[in-house]
Amino acid sequence: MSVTLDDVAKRAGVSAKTVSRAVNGEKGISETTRERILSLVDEMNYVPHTQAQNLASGKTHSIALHYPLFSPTLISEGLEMSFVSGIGGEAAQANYYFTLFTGELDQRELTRICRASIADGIILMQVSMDDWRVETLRKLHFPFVMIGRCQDNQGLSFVDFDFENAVIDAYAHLVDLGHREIGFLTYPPAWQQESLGPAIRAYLGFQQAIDRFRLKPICYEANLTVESGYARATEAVKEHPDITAFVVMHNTVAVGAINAIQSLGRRIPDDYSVVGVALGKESDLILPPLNAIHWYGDQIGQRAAKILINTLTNKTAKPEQILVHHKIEIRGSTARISQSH
Amino acid sequence: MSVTLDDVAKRAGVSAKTVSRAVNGEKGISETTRERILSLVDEMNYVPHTQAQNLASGKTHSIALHYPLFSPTLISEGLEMSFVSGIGGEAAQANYYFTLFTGELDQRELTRICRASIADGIILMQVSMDDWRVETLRKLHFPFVMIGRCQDNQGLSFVDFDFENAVIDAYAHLVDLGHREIGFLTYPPAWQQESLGPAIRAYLGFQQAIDRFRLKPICYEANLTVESGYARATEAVKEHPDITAFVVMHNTVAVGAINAIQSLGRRIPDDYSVVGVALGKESDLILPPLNAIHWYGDQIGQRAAKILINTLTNKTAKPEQILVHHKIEIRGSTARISQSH
DNA sequence: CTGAAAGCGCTTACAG
DNA sequence: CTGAAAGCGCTTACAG
Repeated sequence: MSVTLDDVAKRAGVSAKTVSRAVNGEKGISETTRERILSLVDEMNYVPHTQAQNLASGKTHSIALHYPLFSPTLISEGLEMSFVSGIGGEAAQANYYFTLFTGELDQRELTRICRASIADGIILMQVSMDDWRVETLRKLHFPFVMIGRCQDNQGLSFVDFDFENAVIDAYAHLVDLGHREIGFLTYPPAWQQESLGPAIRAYLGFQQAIDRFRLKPICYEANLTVESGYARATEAVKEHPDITAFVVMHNTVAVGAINAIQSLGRRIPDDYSVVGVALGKESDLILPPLNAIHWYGDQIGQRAAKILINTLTNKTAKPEQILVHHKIEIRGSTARISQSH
Repeated sequence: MSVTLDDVAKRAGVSAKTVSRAVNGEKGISETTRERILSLVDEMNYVPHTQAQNLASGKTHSIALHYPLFSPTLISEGLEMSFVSGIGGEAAQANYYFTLFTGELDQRELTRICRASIADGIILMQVSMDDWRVETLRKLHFPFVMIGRCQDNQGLSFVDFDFENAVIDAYAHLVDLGHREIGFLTYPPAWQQESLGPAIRAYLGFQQAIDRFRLKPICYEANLTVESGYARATEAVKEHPDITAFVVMHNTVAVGAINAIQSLGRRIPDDYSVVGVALGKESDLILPPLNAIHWYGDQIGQRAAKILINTLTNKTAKPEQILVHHKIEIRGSTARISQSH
């Protein structure tokens, strides 16, 4: 039903291989033949059958992303499209297809994906410190790149946000302004239990900041909802009446905290300073606009895809490990403590 | 390098076809043979080669989504992951792969996708009233489902939000509360120019509401940024000092409007009532929480995928056209006009 | 219930 | 610069 390579070859009076050469831009064919064939290809509306190409060549020209979205204990919100679109854009530019797996996989299914020639390589998201997927892919010698990283990253490629230092920077900013009693609103307890990288590293950053600046450790784990942020912030203020600032790890939690502060009849930044860390694009919606350290999912996704595709193309490519730069953006949600207290 | 069907067949001492039957759960094979083969499959770690299956059977068992994200005139924000995850989840459940195209395609590329056997069907997003993709797919007899719809939808399947009636309902709610001078903050001018469904239908709803309730038409087109929403709302209040309420079509614009109102030292809902329409999940971040009509991208995506897969599986399936239900959720951002004026 | 043959539409590896 | 052969790993359509 569709036009095939052979159809074109017959019409052109050449062999299939010659048409193949013309279509794929291979060397070893005269310019005149190529042009003649290509115009015929155009005329006949020939499109190579991807599956057949893949089967014959043993490559899929496709990368996969595993972004487990339906794991309620791990992530309830904050699914960021920006990572997906960053990867998709980069894949398209490199002429790779992009297959998305959003379910929670088990080892069997992941193995199946690798063995079934669905993709040449895979990008992992929601990486935990000791992620079983990493071991599985390693054993299968299946190329992959992590967005995030685990405990032992030797020989692995990743792109990650530097949660640890971002948290420290947020604290430094507040300490500079004279704050000493700072509430830390971090990721859900479930994330810590599952050893998800962001939770572990954010907490490490918190501990370092406490040590370095000799602060009282005030830490609350919030689920990623406005309600939970509201509840935890309210608790924090009750249990530590001298708190003057918050460092918050998620946009919905930040909104809950803001809401809580305003419900108490207090103001930002006059009464409380607030700094967000690792906020995505949707944090634009937050009022008042927060001083925050953002991450840019599209850029992270793009780099991850680039590294993966490079690995696939270039056999001698070495592992790349990238911690993206971050810096705090100032928008007026923090104030010098002397102004208000 | 990988274990193949033939490898299993040899070990089992049967034909390839018999293994195929066992693996695919086909009829016409004795239970004992099947079990023997399946345990061998397990032992040998055999995984069928998807590409080969596809080539031989002429099906890809894969659906595609075209969600053009990089078209700056059409959409600058509001890329919703929820649609993607809804489709992805449904696809996975039906054992379909899910390939994502996020670039802007032209006719040539879309044709290529259909002809190249990358997917069995496609879901379109960002549908305009007169979308060239629809014509192209129709001609190719390539199965597709729209999220959104165009002018003439005869014989086509779609899942869409009822923008028109949602806007009317938002107006009705405000009129019920006594508001007569209502500002409409709608999608960017570019959307109107491109005939994007949401822009066209939202405007139709606005016009109907104006007619039905005999209101003064006050309409501003805002780009999908907080800044633009701020600017348009400020303008609206200046040019129509008697405005008491806003109907807003996008979350970032709503945030801009809220910001503008608060900057003027006015309050919601005491001084201004605000209603959002077609807000996605991320509107959780908006403070104060808005009375709004939401759409649920995951459900919409899920239904679209279900319809498409049904079309692929069931040749006699008829086109399905679904307008999702909507209702306004009350959260305190509107008030009776007599209270304040 | 089982199998041998042909073929899906390409590419690889080789020969000329 | 060009081509004939074999094969990628399955399934379809048929025969028994």
